[in-house]
Amino acid sequence: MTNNGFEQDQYIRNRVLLMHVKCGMMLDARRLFDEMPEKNLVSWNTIVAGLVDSGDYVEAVGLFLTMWEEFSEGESRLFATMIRASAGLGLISLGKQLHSCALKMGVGEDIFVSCTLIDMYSKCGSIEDAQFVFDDMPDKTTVGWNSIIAGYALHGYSEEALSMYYEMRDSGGKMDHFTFSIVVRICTRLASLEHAKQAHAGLIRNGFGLDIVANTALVDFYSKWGRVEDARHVFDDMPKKNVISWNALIQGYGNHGRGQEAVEVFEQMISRGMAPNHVTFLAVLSACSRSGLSEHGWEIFQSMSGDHKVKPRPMHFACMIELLGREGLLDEAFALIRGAPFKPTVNMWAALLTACRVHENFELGKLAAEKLYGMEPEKLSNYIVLLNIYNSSGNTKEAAEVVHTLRKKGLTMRPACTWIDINRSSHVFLSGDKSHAQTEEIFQKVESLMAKISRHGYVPQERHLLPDVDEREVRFPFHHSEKLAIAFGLINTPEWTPLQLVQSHRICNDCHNAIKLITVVTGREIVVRDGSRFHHFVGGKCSCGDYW
DNA sequence: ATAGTCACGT
Repeated sequence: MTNNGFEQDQYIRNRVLLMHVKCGMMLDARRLFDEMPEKNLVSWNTIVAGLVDSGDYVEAVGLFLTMWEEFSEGESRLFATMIRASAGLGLISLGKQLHSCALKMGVGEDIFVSCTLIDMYSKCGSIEDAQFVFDDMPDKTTVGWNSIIAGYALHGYSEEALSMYYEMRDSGGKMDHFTFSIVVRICTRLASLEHAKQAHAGLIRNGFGLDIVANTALVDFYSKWGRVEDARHVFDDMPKKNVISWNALIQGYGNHGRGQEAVEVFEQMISRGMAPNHVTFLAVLSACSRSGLSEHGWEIFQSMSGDHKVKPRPMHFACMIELLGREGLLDEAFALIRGAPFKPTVNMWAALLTACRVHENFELGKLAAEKLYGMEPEKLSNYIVLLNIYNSSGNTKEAAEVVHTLRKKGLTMRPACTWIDINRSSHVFLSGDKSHAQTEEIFQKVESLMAKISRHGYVPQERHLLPDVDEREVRFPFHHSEKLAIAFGLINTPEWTPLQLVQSHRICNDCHNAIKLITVVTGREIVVRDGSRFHHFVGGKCSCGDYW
């Protein structure tokens, strides 16, 4: 057999291998690979990349090491693949070793290697190393920019990420559908309508208007901004939708207290043959719970494993506990916890705890709080909820003890802040914040608002004294960060503009009451979003139905 | 090579 003929055979064997990998038939692919009489670099690349794509990182690394012992040979693609595997495993040490290997082999500046390195470093927690690789790139490609921007966003540096995007644009970088998806997601976190609208326009202008991922990000953005109708428009215009797109829309309706529509979209999805996943059920069940559609909720919950082959997870149980809890069916909710086919999780106890707090069942609430506290003793949030329950029930002594342990463990409560985006720039307010340039005007506005809503029955709420809280704040909840942000927003926007706030903390009862009335006296729509839920205030009502 | 839904609190 001539050398040429052998190479041809090898070429064909590699193609067959690739075909199996592309079809996701990894077991067959592996068998073919193992039975190959000869393996060249392409064969190794193909099988290893297949393993990484299917999430089998450990196996991929094992195979790579076998190969490395034999040949000590590698080229850029293979390194890129292995760096991707380290990212998947979250192993920065492995990633660093591969990085230095790649440098030794002279492929350290390869564009594929650089981009996967940026991604790997940021996913493994080192944005500094990612930035370092990015800085060293001789030509900053679209993928390179995308990766570093996504990296900053991943680490919570949303503003920095956004300004890097503008840097990319200004330096003539060519933006693609990945860029716009990332930017829209950043805007979602920043609640920045103007930037998002620009990105939306850019997406269409640059010919990526049909991209399913970018459009799904837009659906999510508009619904999280309180513009569910706009979200619906984007969704309806999408030529193709997948399960994530449907989920985003259902979630959108649910978040704004429009459970009926959420259920309708869910049913539409089923009737169109789209298979729901566990996130779909999370969205539709919490929508039912928030809108008081308990019958629907139960039916859907019951249908999960049978009709839809989706096994209920702890979060689905937590949703159902919330659903029961809203109606004050605390014993039934507790029974659901005890009857769950797995060990009750933090979320489930937390849902029960919220129900107990709202319905003032402190006995069961204390049980739930202490369970939480016992399960994750290092987690700040559990101290906060325990603090809340003691505080609401007037147990100031126990509350003080919680604060004490919290201090002993070195866990600190960060001050609450609210964030509002006006005319493309964002403004942050702390409680009682007097650092803003318009402070005087803002405080005047708060005063006049409070006076106005008092005529509609608003009474400032006395709160139990917390060991850590400034006494002025307790007596005067007028200067909570959300009230300041709203006053600022009212001053600086035209009358018909809805306001969108993002908040670091759970909204307090007093602010919740006040904001409801503010929508009455001003005729504005106000959307407040905290880490996990929405309050869509309109006409004196809130989408949460006063339960949160 | 890089992107989108969830993850119950300050």
